[in-house]
Amino acid sequence: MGVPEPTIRRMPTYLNLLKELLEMEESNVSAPQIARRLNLDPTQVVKDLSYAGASGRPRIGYAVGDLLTSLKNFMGYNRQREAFLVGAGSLGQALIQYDGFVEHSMRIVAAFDINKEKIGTEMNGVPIFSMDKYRDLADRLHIPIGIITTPASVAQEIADMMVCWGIKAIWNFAPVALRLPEGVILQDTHIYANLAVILNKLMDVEKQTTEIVNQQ
Amino acid sequence: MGVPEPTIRRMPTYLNLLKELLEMEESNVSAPQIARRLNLDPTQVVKDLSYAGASGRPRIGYAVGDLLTSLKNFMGYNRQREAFLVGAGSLGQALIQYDGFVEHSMRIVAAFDINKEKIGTEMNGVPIFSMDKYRDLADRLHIPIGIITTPASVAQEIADMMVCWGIKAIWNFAPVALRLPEGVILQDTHIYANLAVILNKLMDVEKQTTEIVNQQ
DNA sequence: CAGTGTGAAGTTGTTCACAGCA
DNA sequence: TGCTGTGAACAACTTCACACTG
Repeated sequence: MGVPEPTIRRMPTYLNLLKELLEMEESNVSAPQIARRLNLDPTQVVKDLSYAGASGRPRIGYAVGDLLTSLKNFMGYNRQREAFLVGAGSLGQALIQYDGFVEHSMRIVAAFDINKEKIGTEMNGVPIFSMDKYRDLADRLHIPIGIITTPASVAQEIADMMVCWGIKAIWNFAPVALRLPEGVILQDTHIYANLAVILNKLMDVEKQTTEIVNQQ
Repeated sequence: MGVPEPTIRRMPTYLNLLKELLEMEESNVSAPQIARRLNLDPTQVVKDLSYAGASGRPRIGYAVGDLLTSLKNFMGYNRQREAFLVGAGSLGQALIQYDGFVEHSMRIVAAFDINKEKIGTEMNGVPIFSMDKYRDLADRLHIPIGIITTPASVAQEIADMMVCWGIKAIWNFAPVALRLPEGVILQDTHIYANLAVILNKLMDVEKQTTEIVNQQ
């Protein structure tokens, strides 16, 4: 018990690959094959799959179909979760357009914004409401996931509201550290963190090349 | 030497907080204060700041202005990097609109797409070109960063092109594992990975609550 | 053999403990 | 006493080594 978070993070990439293999009507796949395709360590793959309760046959590998259902099952993809999104700016709209969420077991059922021009419209089948409607819908629908794509300045306020109306998990894209009561799940997706890693690696290689130049 | 990647990932949040403190004209800040604001461990903060070459005074903390310049310096924020973006769909547009990148030392100078309606237009000051223009501009501008926000099906092809025309680092948002020659920096931002963590945690709490119910 | 499966070793990052300081 | 700064203990994750299987 106690699956490592990195294992969980790799699951969607396994699922994507397996769907592809299923379409190509491959019947079996081995961990080393998966590893090569995804740039992972082969035993890492074996461990991940066994966490998910999959089992394969030596010399042959895993049956693609069985493996796919094992992983879907493990990830709870048989039951779809619903989400509210607050902040229908450019990032919010991008997420609303993302059809892949449905395949990955989440559906955005409503969006909220303060922009009067957007309120009352629909995007990709998702209605956009004014913030006042939030309470109303929250009371009725018991949506478990709240997605925050507002400016940083109002993110905490929105998070407090979400908590107040019973959200179980918050997926936060605003670049702030939200303060939440214990028990509420928080997942931050801070785009700048990824950018920072790139910039840092770029600096590293530049430093190395200048060192080589200096040595000569 | 050898700064942990998680430290690098936390840097932008420190920078954001410090900018805020500077605006509020706070002169000093201590690691425990920062830790409380950002939900981090205090000694973690001390270690991170010392990696960045900052130094503070016992009982008082760090001078906000000095700390900010130390971190900016450490992250190479004195020199801005330029980027190409390929795939001006909804996510691509969202990134083009993100003004925060400039503050975090990256500027998108051009976007590319195959949609004829978008080609020739501008978004947020960023011109959108047809793919044929890529080589032309790449040859002239020596842009170090390539951002991929295309559908998964064409991401590898675009990545190959980018490598061919001399990109140093690729920031990939498409849900595929790109295959790149050694030496090219790759940073994946896979949104589904974050979603997977949320769904998994949601399942956990649900399992726990049903267990409690069953015990009664 | 070329795979699965698993315990042990190694690596990386976090948290603790405490010395030094004002 | 409340902070910085750092070495040591700890925890988490990955990689290695190897027994096992068809």
